[in-house]
Amino acid sequence: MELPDRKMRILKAVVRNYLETGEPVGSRTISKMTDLKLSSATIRNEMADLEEMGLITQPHTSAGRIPTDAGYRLYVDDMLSSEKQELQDARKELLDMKDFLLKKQDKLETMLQSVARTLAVSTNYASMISSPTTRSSKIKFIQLSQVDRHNVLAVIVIEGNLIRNKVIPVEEELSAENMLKLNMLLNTNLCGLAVEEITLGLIEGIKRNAGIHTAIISDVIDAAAEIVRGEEELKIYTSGANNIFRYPELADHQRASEIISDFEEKQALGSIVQETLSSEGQNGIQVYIGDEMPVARMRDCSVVTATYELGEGMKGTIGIIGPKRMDYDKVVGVMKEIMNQLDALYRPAEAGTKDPADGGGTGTGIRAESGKPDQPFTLPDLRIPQIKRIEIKEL
Amino acid sequence: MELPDRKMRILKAVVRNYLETGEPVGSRTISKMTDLKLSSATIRNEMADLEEMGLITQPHTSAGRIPTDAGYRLYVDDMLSSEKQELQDARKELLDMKDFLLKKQDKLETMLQSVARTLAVSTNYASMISSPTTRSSKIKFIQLSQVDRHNVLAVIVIEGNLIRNKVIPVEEELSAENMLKLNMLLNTNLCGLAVEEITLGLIEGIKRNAGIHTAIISDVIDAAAEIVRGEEELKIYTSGANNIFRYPELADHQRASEIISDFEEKQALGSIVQETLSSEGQNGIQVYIGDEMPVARMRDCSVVTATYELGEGMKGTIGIIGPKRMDYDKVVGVMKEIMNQLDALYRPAEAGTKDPADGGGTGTGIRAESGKPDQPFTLPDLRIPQIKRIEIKEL
DNA sequence: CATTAGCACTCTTGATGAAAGAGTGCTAAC
DNA sequence: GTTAGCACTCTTTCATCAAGAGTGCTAATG
Repeated sequence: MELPDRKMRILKAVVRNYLETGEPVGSRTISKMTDLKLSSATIRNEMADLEEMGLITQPHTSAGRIPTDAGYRLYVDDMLSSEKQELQDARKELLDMKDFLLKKQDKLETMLQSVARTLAVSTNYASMISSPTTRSSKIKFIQLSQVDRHNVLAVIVIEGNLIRNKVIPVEEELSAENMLKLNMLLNTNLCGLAVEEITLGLIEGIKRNAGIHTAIISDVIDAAAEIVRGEEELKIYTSGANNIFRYPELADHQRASEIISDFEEKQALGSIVQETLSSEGQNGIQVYIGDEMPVARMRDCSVVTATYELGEGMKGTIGIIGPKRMDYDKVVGVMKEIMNQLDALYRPAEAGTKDPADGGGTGTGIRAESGKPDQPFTLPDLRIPQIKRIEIKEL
Repeated sequence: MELPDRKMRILKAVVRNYLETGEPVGSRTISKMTDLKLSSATIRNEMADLEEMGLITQPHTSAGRIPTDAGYRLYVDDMLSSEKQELQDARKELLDMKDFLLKKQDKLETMLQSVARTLAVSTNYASMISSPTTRSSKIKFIQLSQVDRHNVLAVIVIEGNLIRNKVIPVEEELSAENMLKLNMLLNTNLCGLAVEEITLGLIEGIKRNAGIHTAIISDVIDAAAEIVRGEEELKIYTSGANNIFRYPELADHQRASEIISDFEEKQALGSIVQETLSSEGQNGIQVYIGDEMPVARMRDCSVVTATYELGEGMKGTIGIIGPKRMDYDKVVGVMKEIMNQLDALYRPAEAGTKDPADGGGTGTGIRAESGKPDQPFTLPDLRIPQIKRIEIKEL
């Protein structure tokens, strides 16, 4: 949609003023705040045109105008296409949070929660962040071990030192010999593969390759494969849901209750995440306004989302949810800054520093080992061949 | 506080009526609803007495009366001390949820979330549940393994098949020999001990016992010990926060925002959990009314908490948060029923059933292996001595 | 002496209406 | 094309008023 310059400037003025005040904005206000020297009457004529075009509307006769979804959309598109000066300001504003954010969290979970909080605090909107996908991450290491007679522990380490584990119940104890074979079998066949490459067919192949073919071994292999494939669980962390009370248009019982509920259940947010991941936006940032929202119950809101990447294809989504009259400029600025920081945080900046790159809890570390490339599983590196050297009697 | 029977009945009538309606209740209403045949004038006199005692109060002259915190307290104490008929009803009401709840979740995390939701749905209040403590649980199994040159993976299995893990960064690769020694060292020294028994002194002792004493090994042992000791992280799951909008006295912006915020941050809830765990209440159930709340910002609420136990000393807390005019009878009933079900769920009812007693995510299964007692670590059972039998060349 | 009927009094709630204010659309003038 | 002026509309605010609910007190009653 192309708009004459003057109309565009008036539209922007209406939007910007409404973003600030939340009140319908009248012609007199616009006449005073813009630098084009026009009287309120002229503005009124232009506004009548804009209303006819469906860009602004008035809640009732003789109230000021407020932007429609289409009006917001035009405003946002214009903003996104011209990298603005204001963005710089927003970034500076966030700089203070840097220390807060930059503290390396030893758990991915904690880190994500911290990012969510930072977003919420620095924007005064509700925020969310999804855990990164691991579908395209490669498997580094698999280990099965007998915990007790009836349980086998399977641990799988993925690129980025994410850990997945599971206790697999078994009918009878596996012999140590079979256990070793299983370990080697799984490591040689699966290490170096991406999670998404583990198919049912592949698993069947491995089962056939297993020299001894008991039902138990089959079970264990299935379970192990399931950890890798099936565990692709989307976790979503949220913060600042209470910020919706700052915006009267969202704060009535009905709406507030629905939004809070969506935030608690997190399921609705999941569909926003999916939507975002599946479609790349401008500058990596996407804006859903009102009816464009994937979630019906949030039609009174806008969402700004972005896809972050922790290297090695671990992608996730961050999002800001607020009223339609959201400060889009600021939010987009903050968003970009956060993404920069996430990037810097992950990149092995100072190689050789020793920091706990662990993961308890969800079992997840956020730093890969610094710099040096993982080498996929090769026999000589694993401990099994070297076992020869051990004399058990010593113990 | 001892109260003449008639006054007590009037107090109860006031409380009960106010719980239902949320409106101040007048003398005429009481006169009609109680079975003691008294005119409103008499009730008025009695109510004036009750007010003087500080059990009820009136919002303004010429409004009805509402209970004070002390009034609620008397009511609740009376209810808790006499096991009531109504409780039975509440339990029956919950029976429908049974199917929903009884589905064995393969993850502790999912199960806890499900319990929280059940509580919230069946009571129409906000609910929370804390993850069980593992302080007194015993360690079953420890395993260190070299993931790649610069990372050692430590996995620890605790009673109930809870799994803790961490990737420990190391300066240089450990020899397979040292790795084996470390494994045996840790297993022989720590298996069978309760988490809370792992002291700093014990760790120092183990370090001294390690034949080879390099800095790396010391680091690894420290890290392993830290997983066990330090990871005692209280996780809290919540549900139904939006239920507060059902109760006008909590639903104004100020209060709602605070409560929602507390529910999201979960920190405040943590102090309620601590408070509950440290003091056993009547029937295992505790009620905090208004000012009795450990959390200042929730002074307008009441909380009913209970301590659940998943066997083997894994204790946690469930809680219902609602307005002071909460349906205490129902809540206490539901609470007891949930506790029964949790108990039944954990108890190995049908031994021999094969169900996934796993844990991904937080790495946590909720069923111990069925029936048969764990045997703490013994050398012959572990795979290490048996390795002799393997011919590596075969591979 | 406990209970009750009656009554004046207080306070909230809801409805009504008037006045003020903000903003528009339209017309006519520049 | 722009602007001043004006009538009109609609919301918001405030005061007033009547109705209703509930109380406390007093006096009457069994």
